[in-house]
Amino acid sequence: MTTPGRPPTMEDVAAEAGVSRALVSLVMRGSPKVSELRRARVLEAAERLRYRPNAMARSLASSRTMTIGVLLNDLHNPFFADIAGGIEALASELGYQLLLGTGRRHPERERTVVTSFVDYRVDGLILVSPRLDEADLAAAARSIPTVVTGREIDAPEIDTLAIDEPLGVRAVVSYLAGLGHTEILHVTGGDGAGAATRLQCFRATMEAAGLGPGRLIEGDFTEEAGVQAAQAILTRGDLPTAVFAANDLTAAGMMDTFVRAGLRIPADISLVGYDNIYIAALRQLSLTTVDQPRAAMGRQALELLLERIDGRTERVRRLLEPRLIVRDTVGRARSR
Amino acid sequence: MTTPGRPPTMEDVAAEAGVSRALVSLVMRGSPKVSELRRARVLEAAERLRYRPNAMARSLASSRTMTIGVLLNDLHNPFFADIAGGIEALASELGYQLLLGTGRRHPERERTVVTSFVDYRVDGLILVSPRLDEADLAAAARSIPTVVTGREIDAPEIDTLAIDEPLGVRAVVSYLAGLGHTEILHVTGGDGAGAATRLQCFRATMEAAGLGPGRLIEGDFTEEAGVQAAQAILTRGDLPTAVFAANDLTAAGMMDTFVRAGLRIPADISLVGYDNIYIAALRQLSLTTVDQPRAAMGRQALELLLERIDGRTERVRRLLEPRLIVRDTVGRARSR
DNA sequence: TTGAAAGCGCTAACAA
DNA sequence: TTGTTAGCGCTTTCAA
Repeated sequence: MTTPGRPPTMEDVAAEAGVSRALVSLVMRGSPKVSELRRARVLEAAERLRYRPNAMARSLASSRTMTIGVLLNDLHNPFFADIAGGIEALASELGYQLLLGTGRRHPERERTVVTSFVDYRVDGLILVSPRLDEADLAAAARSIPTVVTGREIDAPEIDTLAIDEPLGVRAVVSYLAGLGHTEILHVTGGDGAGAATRLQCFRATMEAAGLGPGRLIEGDFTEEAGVQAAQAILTRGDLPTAVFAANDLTAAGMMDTFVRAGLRIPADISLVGYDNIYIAALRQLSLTTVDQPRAAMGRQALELLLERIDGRTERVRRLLEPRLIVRDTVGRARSR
Repeated sequence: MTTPGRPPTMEDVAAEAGVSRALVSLVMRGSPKVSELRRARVLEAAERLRYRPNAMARSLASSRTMTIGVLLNDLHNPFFADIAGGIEALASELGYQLLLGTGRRHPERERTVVTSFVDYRVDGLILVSPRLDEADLAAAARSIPTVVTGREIDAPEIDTLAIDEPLGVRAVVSYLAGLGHTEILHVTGGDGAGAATRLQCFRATMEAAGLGPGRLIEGDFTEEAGVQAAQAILTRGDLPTAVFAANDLTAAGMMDTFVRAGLRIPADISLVGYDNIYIAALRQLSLTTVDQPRAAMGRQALELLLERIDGRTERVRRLLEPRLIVRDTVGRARSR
């Protein structure tokens, strides 16, 4: 008999249908080796009792959770939200659940989040631009299939999915150089691993183009960082001809600040962002930037992960191609 | 003995520490009634084996999952991402996990997501602007504590948290009316429940202000809807003096389209958004809009939910105050 | 303060 | 095709 108040169990359904619990289990999992008669009877009983299988119990018994842990920096940044959206879209198609956590760029906090994912025995881990060190990442990956995006990792048990950073940065610098820019300033993304790569590429490309090391201002991928960087530039009074911001958010903050200060873009200063989040396309910003296929990144990260879950052991490192999106914030270098 | 490959269980720790499994359980849950000697011994053993409790097993045995199911429309919309961010911040503070799903505005899809949350026996449900009908919502709420945001629900087992819609809309309309606007067009949010309320308030306020029913164009809360609405207005050639868009995204799309068509804002047409997402503050848009405290909404939704989980049974319906944020997209009505 | 034992609701051999 | 029987790893009485 079913006790009202307590949700019905498989046992209740079995009793109601007059069959064994195991048979109900088979039916619930859509096994083909159940007679139509019984299947119908079980389904009816389940319907009658409004039975729903308990995913926890199922997971415990089968040691599969159909759940993926996703670690993001923060949800407010549309860049990460878009990646999460891409993951979510495919996950829901395939019946996977998403356990979501944010690291807020603190390695310790990330460790906590990953640990709790591990506690939940998620089937896999997608770590988006994690700040954790390689040792921690490798440790996690040894117990659970793991894909890292936005950063390259050496550990053989970790798949990585990243943008071809040199390609994107080179596109920016050579585009700027082609328009006569020689004094190019880069506002960095700070201490994040992705930022480091971008910075390094910037330096290398500048040198290769014979433009010297380039000027730098430290940032942290936020709009606020852009505001501060722009203020610093204005205060210093020594304007570069072009600015390459670590991302669109930062570029937006800079543009805002420059415009408030009376500068015209691109007449007085050229500006390039990175990411191509949707605000970049707004006419009011019309920001020249580098497109990163974010939803595709999310989707492919999950694809790689599922391959791992299915048993692949060779490491995969996928590189996605960024594209320069030319809009209206870059002009010819002003003459000095 | 611990089998390498399999993660250690409580049993392994008990053996390693020379105590019973139940005692290990007590220690892991921080029970005070364990002698310091044993506690230390257990903790050491756990450390040695790198033991981590299995959350699934714990949930199954205790029938608490420490997990909250969060249903959003979609992650790409920063409005929802911000709410999710607010929820996540508090959840992580309190040791709760977030199971995340998106409904993409399809009731059937929402039902699927909610069902899978129920399958996981999450401790609570936060449904952000759900499209599901009240019967489905009430059904879910009967088995799991539920908070709905962005929409008012009658069911007594559901707490709701919403913006004081009439207040926000009234602020917009009376502000516009005060500047001499009489032909005000509203671009709606379509079939969403939130949109319906906003629309209804718009109509009521317009009538109350003696401005007639107001003109309407149907939208769906997207930027694209704004583009299309603006194009429709331009094609028709009959410009209202002011447009009140259902949200900032839509307003951004409209502004973009108007500007591309050579209109000046607010000289030729005034524009008001809703939400105050961060793009509204950018100088290049500087959109007059209505601020909705999104992160606070997320946070409070979780607070209400936790009260329910702790046993509160009286219904709570909280109303948050929106604020008109005056920027630069509204001017005096142009003379005809 | 500690331990023994009975579940939590399900899956997964294996037998029938 | 169906049922039986062990678990999955933990919590929770209840005794000791």
